[in-house]
Amino acid sequence: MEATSSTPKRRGPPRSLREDDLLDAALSLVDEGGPEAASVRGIAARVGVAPNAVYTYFRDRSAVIRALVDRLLGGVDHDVFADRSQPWRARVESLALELRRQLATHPGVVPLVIASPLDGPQALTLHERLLEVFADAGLDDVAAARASYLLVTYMLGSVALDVAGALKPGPLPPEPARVAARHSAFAAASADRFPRASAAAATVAAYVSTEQYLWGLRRLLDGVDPESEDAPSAGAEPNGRIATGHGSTCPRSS
Amino acid sequence: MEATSSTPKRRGPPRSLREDDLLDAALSLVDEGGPEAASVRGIAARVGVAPNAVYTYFRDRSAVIRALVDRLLGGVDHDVFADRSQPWRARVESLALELRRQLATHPGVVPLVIASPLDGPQALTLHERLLEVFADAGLDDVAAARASYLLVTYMLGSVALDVAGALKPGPLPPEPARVAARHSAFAAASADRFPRASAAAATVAAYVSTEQYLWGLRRLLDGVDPESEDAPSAGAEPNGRIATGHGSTCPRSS
DNA sequence: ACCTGAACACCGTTCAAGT
DNA sequence: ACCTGAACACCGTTCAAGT
Repeated sequence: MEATSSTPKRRGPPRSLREDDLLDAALSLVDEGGPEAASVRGIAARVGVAPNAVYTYFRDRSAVIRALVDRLLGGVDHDVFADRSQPWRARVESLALELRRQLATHPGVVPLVIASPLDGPQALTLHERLLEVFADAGLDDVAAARASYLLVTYMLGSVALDVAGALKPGPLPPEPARVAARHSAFAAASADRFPRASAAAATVAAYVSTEQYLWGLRRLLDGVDPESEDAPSAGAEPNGRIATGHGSTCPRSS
Repeated sequence: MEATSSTPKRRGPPRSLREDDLLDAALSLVDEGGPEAASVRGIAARVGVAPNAVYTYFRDRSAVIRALVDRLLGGVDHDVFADRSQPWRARVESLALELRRQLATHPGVVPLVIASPLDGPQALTLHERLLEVFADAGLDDVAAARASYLLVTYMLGSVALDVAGALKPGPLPPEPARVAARHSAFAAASADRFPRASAAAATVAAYVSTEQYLWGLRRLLDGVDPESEDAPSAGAEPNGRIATGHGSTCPRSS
């Protein structure tokens, strides 16, 4: 939770008041009307200036979108994620849940995030910390880079698919409702032509999707974890050491 | 490879000639100018009709996009993917590579795919077969549904992130060029503020991204594989047959 | 069924001008 | 530096009308 949603928690270069006003307007427009709604003219109107006044602060519309996306990424809570005294898996899960929570609060932004270069300061800060976590987990540079890329792919892909389809309206209905909607959409599509898909829709509907999200995350971390097995782990002091790449890799099944 | 790119390989209900003309026009516009370029007016102009003639075939622009996306999904080659005599991992990898190839051929469509409900006949056909593969691998219904969702998330998330950012132009540069571009974009961003991220950009640049894609896929399948260990498998006949597929599961690292 | 002209309420962006 | 009016070339969509 943040104090005010318009001031997420920044550490980067100071952004002009006016600039933040424009981004606030853009975000509220996206929240109300989806990704397309953040038009230059709409933003200007909401702030009370002429459309072309926006170009004093941003080169073009895409620059507005990029700034909006990066500012939103600044809203994820690093408390657990950045705490190097915590076990690395807990840190990763914390990031995953925090990022998902933040994006689910603004579903209209998700398509913008996934189409963005993710090279803003906030995105780089997240990436940096994620690499740190995997280094602390004992992965070498290459393994950490790959694991990090894999994780980002998973987190953003999940949220994007979650949000896809029923994206039109405003806030985003509660999770059970979303699951039910998704279920009926798939189940409706001829159970005899697609028997497995229909059945899968039914079974998936039985699981709230946050649980599915964590399940996938854990399967993925199992594949990346250098410790692998159930082994009580023992050592695993952060940063410094082991790194030998992940010895025995075999995972446990579902 | 398909004979003509405009007739991917359909089995669904017959689509009118005119309808396919419109989708051909939409696809070529997207290929040339990105996702936004498939405008109703642009499509109509390319086909040589008045803008509102499009509404004879599609309810609105989003229906055009959905049809375009689903038709494109029909272009993935099922030869290995659907061959139940093949080991299941090979079938999954075949799908993953085929889907990626198909989407990389039309990068502008990727954002449209990821924002789509994926409930068209071609999407459901893919989903259906994917569930079949996991059933053949010995997963029960719930596990197969989850694994399938996880896989779709990974495939689409990967391609989306791959394409994100440098999306503006036409075809999509060759892979080494893309990797290099991505590298310099990240490395440029202050190596002292983001040391790990910069270093990771350098290391990731050393790997072509198809390899990274397969690496992630295998880590993920490791997490899902019911066989897990080295155990030679034995029983576990699913649906039809053996299904024990591929036997030893332990991956090679990096 | 299929297409059209005309109109409506929108877009992003640029340019010359003002303070 | 910051904002404006006016204009340009676009959008999606609807309506009434034609064949």
